[in-house]
Amino acid sequence: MMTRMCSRLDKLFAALADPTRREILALLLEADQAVTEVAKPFEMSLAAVSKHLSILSRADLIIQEKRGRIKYCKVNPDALRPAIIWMQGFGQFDEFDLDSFEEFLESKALHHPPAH
Amino acid sequence: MMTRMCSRLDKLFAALADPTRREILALLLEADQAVTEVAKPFEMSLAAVSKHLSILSRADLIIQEKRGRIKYCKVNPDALRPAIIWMQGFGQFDEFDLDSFEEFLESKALHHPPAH
DNA sequence: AAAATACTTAACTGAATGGTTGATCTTCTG
DNA sequence: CAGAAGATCAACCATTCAGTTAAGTATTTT
Repeated sequence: MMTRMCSRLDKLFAALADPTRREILALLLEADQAVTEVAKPFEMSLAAVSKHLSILSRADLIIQEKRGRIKYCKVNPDALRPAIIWMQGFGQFDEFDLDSFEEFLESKALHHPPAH
Repeated sequence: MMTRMCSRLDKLFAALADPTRREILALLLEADQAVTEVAKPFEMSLAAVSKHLSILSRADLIIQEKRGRIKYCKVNPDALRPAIIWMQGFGQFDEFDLDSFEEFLESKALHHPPAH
């Protein structure tokens, strides 16, 4: 009955826990892709991949943008931040260079501008 | 029938995806603790917490050592390394200071020596 | 308008998860 | 030795999850 609460970190780590989804992320890091395109290299159905994508999307790991009938997917470079912050707490090490991380984020933000 | 294959990263991220388990890790970062002790602050049964602990253990996030009838649990400081490495790949940023991380690992290794 | 393309939704299946209670095993203590 | 304490195991239950196929919704093309 009682529908389960699910925090941001829950969704983030859960999304990362599936090998297919990590592979999808790796693909999307190479280049933005449409759903069908993402699905190509996988042996499962398009519907299955579409579900994985919406899980990644709800975890904020990717951003999907629909243009016409095509839905483009791209990595959200900000996505890992909450995980990294949590992991810093884990280690009590604050050696993660946030400045360089910021730089990376900016470079990512300008990368692969959505194709028109 | 076909039991699911499950990689190291799968287990690691899956273990981190549960809020109870993250809380347990936070507790264990403060100090090593016996199973019953870990279970105290939680509203669930001891058996449930025991299961969480064995999931953390199989994910290599904690190390359990039995002395007599008491099983002590402590954080495995090395645990997050595979995740960090994967995340570096994600970001293509290599700003994570591995040297400092090593230092941390060493300091952790000497911390909270198991009580005799 | 009809057909093809891109994708999602719905309904279903089998397996995994997170929790329960009660029994069991081992070890310590009176 | 008897019993209490520490922890796990076994069986069970409800929910979630990853996948399937089939149908449905937009949008584009011809």
